[in-house]
Amino acid sequence: MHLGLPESDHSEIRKLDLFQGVEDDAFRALMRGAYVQTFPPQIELISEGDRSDFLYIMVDGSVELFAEWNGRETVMSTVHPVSTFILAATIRDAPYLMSARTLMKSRVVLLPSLDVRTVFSEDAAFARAVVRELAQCYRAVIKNTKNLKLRSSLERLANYLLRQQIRADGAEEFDLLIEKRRLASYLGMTPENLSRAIKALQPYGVVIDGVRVSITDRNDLEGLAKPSALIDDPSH
Amino acid sequence: MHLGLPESDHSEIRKLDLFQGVEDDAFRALMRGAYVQTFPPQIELISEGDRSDFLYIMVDGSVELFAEWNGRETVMSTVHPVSTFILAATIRDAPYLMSARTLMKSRVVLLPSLDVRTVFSEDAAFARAVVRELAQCYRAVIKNTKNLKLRSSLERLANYLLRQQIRADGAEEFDLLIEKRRLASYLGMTPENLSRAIKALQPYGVVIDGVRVSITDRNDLEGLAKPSALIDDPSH
DNA sequence: CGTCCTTTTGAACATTGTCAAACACTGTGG
DNA sequence: CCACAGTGTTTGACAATGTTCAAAAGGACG
Repeated sequence: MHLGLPESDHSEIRKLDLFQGVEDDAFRALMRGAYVQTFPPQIELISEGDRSDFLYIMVDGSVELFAEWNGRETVMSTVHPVSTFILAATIRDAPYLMSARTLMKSRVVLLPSLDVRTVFSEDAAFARAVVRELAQCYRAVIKNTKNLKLRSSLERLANYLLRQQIRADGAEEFDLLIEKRRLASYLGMTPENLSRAIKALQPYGVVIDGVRVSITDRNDLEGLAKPSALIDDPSH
Repeated sequence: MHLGLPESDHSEIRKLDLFQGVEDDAFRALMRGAYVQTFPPQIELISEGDRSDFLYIMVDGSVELFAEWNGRETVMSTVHPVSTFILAATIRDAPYLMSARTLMKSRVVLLPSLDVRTVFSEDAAFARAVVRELAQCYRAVIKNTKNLKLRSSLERLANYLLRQQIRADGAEEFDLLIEKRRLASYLGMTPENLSRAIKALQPYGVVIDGVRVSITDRNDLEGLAKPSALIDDPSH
């Protein structure tokens, strides 16, 4: 018999923007139908085209969202804890547009889409939270499109590194959180091209050794990257 | 004194997905604060970075959404009647990520963002309609990203033409609804490249003379374009 | 008819991708 | 501990794709 999600998992999930202001009853109703599962690396959790049976919440590990066409594949984004993914498909009861695979051992909460849609139509606070979340996601994708269409691959890499540095609290040295070939795909280039782009950033004070990134002069790199709040600022 | 929107404009707007299921009172409240304006061509209605004071509804004409960075500019999408634009910025009370300019003489309804947010937080049906709309927009942008990252410019053009043909009810001949240089920018290429891509489609039975498109053998073109529901189907 | 803008064409150039091979890293099993 | 396989990364030579620049051709409009 299915007993829902262990209480121990509630607290971090409850903190998600998506559940702010939601009635305790509604939240508990969602959690009752939820599953937790731990997956090994390289497991394809969902495939594009599938019906959206669950809303996913990353609790631990990391997951890559990717898309395929005509034998080609591209990384759309990487999901880190704690956050949800494929909310839009769940809400619209539409097929997934992206596939998802675990990159490492990962713990994931699965909320049956039916439950999500029920709570969505009964709890106004949840509906509003979903709106804010979706608006955020929408804006993130728009920024990504601007990044792709307005910048060269070298500029995209430069800005990516600057964003990662902020994520690392501005440290001069930090680690890449993603394999280089996946980063290349995310940035819309080949691994070979990324490898050369990394070298091309050396004159701007960037050294990358394995996963270790060092940015000696942020100003110099910013001169090339020209970061913009309307593309690179995740909160804006 | 401001008297709100003429009743004559209500009916088409009322039909928008965004207002389905919304209480009549709430809808009228929105319309009371609304303005209608007619703009000549080439007017920049909003600029990226501006605060989102209004939600816009295209009633007549057409508007181009575009973005700029570092002196470059790219067309993000073209808005045709009757539909809303920049909903996400309005809801999040965040700066616009895109600019908008009229392409022809256009009639536009402006809903003060404050009113939209008020009705959004008071009318649950509106909140849910906003969710569906945003989820739709989100999925459209994801499809666009897949299109950009997974396809060459020739493939993007081929699929664009197939989509336009469907929009024209499958007619063998139809007109482009957008200037070629804007189409080029929308497809992420230069006008010169588009011009050559059009020629490159001749062996696949495509002839474009001015705005007139003729597709003699759809199957042949589909062989190259390989359209996919998960990229090209607007409803999916 | 002349002006302005878009579109097309050609040639040179830049960027990015492909292919093949070498290299580096990781973990396994002898 | 080492040899080895498997995978990811880098490098070099080359090809394909896309851009830039300049100029000509075509259209729209006063």
